[in-house]
Amino acid sequence: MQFSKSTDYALHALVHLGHSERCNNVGIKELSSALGVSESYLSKIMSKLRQDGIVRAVPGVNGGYELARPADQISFLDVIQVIEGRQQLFECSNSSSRQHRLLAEEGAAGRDQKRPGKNECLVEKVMNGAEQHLHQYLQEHTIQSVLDEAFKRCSHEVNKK
Amino acid sequence: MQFSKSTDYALHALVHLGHSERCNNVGIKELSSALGVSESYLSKIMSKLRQDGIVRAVPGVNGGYELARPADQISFLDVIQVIEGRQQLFECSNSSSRQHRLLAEEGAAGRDQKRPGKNECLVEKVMNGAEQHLHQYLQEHTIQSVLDEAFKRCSHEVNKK
DNA sequence: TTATTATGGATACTATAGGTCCATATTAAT
DNA sequence: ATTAATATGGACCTATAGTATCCATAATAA
Repeated sequence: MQFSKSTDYALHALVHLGHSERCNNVGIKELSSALGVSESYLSKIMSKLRQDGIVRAVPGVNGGYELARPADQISFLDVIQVIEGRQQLFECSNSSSRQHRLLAEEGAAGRDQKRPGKNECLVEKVMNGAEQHLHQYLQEHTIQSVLDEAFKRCSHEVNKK
Repeated sequence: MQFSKSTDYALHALVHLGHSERCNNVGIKELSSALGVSESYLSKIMSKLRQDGIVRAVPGVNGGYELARPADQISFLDVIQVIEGRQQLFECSNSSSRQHRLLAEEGAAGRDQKRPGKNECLVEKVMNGAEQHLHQYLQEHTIQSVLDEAFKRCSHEVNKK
């Protein structure tokens, strides 16, 4: 299991856009040369990001891309979910198997607090818990937080001299 | 990005083995019928688990599988790493791109505390942090913890009656 | 009007997941 | 020792997703 290269490209592209904020739009040429990816492939990815409202795009001369909202409102989770999709990280394949049903039977504890019909297998339960933790972390980290960190490094560098 | 079905099968199989602990070995027939997976495919998975020392296997009449160590010493992380591999969840694809090098330059702060040559891109850094969180969670949850939870549910059920 | 740029469709290649089948080796029971 | 049961590993197949390219089209600014 791995994140796709597209996610890598998307994240790096957004950091680049965030960095060039006050300038005009950034064209696919500049982006692709900065990231070292082909224009054709990267444009597919940018298109996805646009469809999901992460970036804006204008065609024509001097066109290009820009962030659709402030960089501190674009979380890693947002980006990942656009590129990788919003499916669960883990799903039990055969919910009708003996083993699954055994682990999914709602005990008394569950029946009191949770809505009926949930019927979550105990293996799923652990995995979904893991996913929630992951999501929380990824939501707390934004494009802006990368920019901040980069700036911090840079200014330390200057102080040394 | 999703966990593979094999991971699902492996986890459910191990829970089954943990549950049948005091009995003898559990054959692939019983396992596959309990999980609703073909014997041929499941045996591949069990073979992997054996190679990594998660289960023991004995061939021959009345042979089968059993846990190689106590269920509380088999974490979800152990199982997942056997099945999914131990590669990083995220890797920057072109470490030579302008964008990557910009985010990888080690500032003064980094140079003091960390070993040189690490040169971790700031995007990678966030993603690796996410992975570590995920791993920690998955390491804290074991096959035994699923068995415990199942037992809890069951005993509550009994009390009700 | 023209040059530039993004968009979307079609296509192709590759790797991996998911799955089957069979020959072989190992073991317990007879 | 023989036999039946069981796990193992190799070969093979298929479907799908990821990666990538190319081209025709639409939209925009100069």
